[in-house]
Amino acid sequence: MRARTFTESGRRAQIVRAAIEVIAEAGYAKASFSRIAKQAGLSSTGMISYHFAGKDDLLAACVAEIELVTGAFMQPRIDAAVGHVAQLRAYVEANVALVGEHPAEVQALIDLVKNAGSRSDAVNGRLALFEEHFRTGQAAGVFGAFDARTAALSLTAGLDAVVATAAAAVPGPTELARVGRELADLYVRATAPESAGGSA
Amino acid sequence: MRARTFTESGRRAQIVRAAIEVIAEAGYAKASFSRIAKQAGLSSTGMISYHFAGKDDLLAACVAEIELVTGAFMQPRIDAAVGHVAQLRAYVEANVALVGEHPAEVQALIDLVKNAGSRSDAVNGRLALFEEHFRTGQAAGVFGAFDARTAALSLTAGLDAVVATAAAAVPGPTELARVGRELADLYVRATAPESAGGSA
Amino acid sequence: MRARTFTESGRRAQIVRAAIEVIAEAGYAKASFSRIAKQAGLSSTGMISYHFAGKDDLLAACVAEIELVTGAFMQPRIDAAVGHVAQLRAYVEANVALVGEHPAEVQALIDLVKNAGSRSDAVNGRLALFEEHFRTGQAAGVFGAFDARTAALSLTAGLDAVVATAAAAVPGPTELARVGRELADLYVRATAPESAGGSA
Amino acid sequence: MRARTFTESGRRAQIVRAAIEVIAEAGYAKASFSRIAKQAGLSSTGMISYHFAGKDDLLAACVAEIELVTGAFMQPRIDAAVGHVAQLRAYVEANVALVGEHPAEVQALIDLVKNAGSRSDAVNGRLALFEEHFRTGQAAGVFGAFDARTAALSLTAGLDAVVATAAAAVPGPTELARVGRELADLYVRATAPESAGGSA
DNA sequence: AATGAATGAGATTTCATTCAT
DNA sequence: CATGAATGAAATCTCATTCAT
Repeated sequence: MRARTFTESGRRAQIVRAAIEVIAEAGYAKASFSRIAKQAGLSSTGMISYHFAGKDDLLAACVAEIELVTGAFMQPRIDAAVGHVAQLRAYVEANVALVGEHPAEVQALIDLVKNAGSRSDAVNGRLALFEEHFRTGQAAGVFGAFDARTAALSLTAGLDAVVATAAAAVPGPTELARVGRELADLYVRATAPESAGGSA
Repeated sequence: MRARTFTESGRRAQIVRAAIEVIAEAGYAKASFSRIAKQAGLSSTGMISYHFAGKDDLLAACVAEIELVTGAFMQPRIDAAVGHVAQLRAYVEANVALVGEHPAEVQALIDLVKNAGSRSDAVNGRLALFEEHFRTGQAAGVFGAFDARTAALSLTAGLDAVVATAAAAVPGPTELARVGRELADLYVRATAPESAGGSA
Repeated sequence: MRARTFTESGRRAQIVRAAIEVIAEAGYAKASFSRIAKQAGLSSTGMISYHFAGKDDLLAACVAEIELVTGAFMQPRIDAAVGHVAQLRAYVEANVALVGEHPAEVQALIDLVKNAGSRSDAVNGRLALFEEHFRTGQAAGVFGAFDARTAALSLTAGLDAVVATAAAAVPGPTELARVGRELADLYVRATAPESAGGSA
Repeated sequence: MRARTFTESGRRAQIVRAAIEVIAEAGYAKASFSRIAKQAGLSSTGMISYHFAGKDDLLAACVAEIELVTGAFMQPRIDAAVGHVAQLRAYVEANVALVGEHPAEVQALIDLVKNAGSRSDAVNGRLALFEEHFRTGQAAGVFGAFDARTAALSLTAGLDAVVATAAAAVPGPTELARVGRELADLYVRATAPESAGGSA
């Protein structure tokens, strides 16, 4: 009769947190129920099966939880930017900066995304977001005439790679900011319209 | 009379081929000795252990075999290009075009690289190659002043993503060529020097 | 309400018992998880891995269990004897008599000890015990001037051999007692001081 | 048409030698055909199966070979002794001294004997030899009235243990001789007839 | 809600042996 | 004689999941 809270009883949240930690530390492949149960301080894996329909369910919950955390960090920064180009830059820089705040979540998410492949809503969602962003920017004339889908695919994957490398050995905030700026510059150049007096 | 090449001895090559097919179809995680043996028409997994020192050995042989095949396709195209920019374009276009010729090898290699992570020589080799290419191009004045390492990391990962997506559902040769050109354009723009009459 | 003892939890004890039986019947080399699981009436070997960290863990538990059982039989008999010589005799006779009570445990223990070699605490413990017993007895003048270490090594091994042979085809209690007495006599003579009016 | 030599073609001898080395170094349990073939410089285990009917056959050949070598060392020393007591002493001392000459053979033989158990002719042969020696000595009045079988069993096993320990870490010849003398003393005392002015 | 025991499948690896060449 | 490939069984161990309590 009682309403379920979001993570349903605290145990769910505890397990999700443990799973994220294990994935971040040991990688997706080693993230067995045994390891997660141990990390969560549970004496049996049965508890996990009790709370989650299966492994996919648990992993989906992990993705959702991570997106909640990372969204809270990134969204304000993106929203603060005005214009398509500035938003692209803000997204990239925020994502790189995120590594300094939540390295475990970032590393886990990227590992999850890598192994979930194209089945994941998270992947496809972000991909569609970028594609749409590029298209509307092109319509507004602030982006060049490139293929929006190919660019979205390539640039999000490149972003992930840079972020994953940074998360594996977190550099100081200054270096992190520099890398974010560099990458954003790269992407802004890649997507810029042909400059009026541009090189032939 | 002819000397034995690396993966020869018949069975070894057959097993490597089977492993590549399995990885391409079912993914790295599902590529167990059982599956590979079945794909190769072997009656037991013992045969695989007989020919390879262990799973790592087999996977290394797969990478070597794939690099042989892909190198034979890509290298001439890259060598034919003159100048740093043209070679970057040639590399990207050749890599995308490769999907039409060897989709299974491409898909398998990307999966292998993803799961081998930064331990792989193949990954690090290509990364170093790109980084060096960018640096010498910058010295020659044909690339901009971006961070070579970040760019190499991001662009190779982006290339992999585009290629993997194409390999998952191989499009026709025309479409493939178009995607290759688009991606190469993107990368050429991203790495171009500030144009004389550049954007404000 | 009662605290758990070492091998308790029901299944653990059952598996240990089954392992002891298998080792006694088929020998250490044939004591695979499969055989033990079958003997214990388990449907899979996974259950054994669930209860024990590995084969070494299971075997250690077997040794501990056997030492518990045999200690309960032998210790009172040894403690009842007064003096170094009488205690040596008591140890030997009790060990041989033990065969009549717990043939499987005795046979299993000896096989375990043989294959564990000098790594086993059980072996080294008994060896040190004998050696120390000989030394203090020599200081008290009730044993001769022999090398305590060599004697301990030789006599414990000899005892094991007699016990193992007896356990392989358990004789009646009378015969068993006779063998025990014979062996104790042998050892008492071997360790006796040079008799005053001894033979030349 | 040509008569077979003892070891039939040299290969047999080579394999037997390799097997003895492996058993001495790695132990009976680890002495697989693979390891033996590698030790012998053979490229395949098939060769072993070709020359020997099975594993038992190979092991039996090892025992025979070792007994040949050790017999050549021990037999003259035993034969040189006169009388039952002196021969017992000579056997023990020769066996311990043998460790200094052929440590690998000694260690391998003991491991073989341990694992062959009571099926082995070598074991039973030596046991019968000792038993018979004790009986005839008792008839001659130079040994006491102990149970010949129990004594034979115990003393041969004790001898093996001392020898095995010495073989595991071969001491210098002086120490080896001392241990041999000590052990022989122990056995001579154990088997001596009740002295005229016997124990108090 | 929670526990811990149980299951059955599947993983890699090693083994002794056989067979065609 | 010799090789190297092939086999099938068996080994230990881990996995996700289910179930009775």
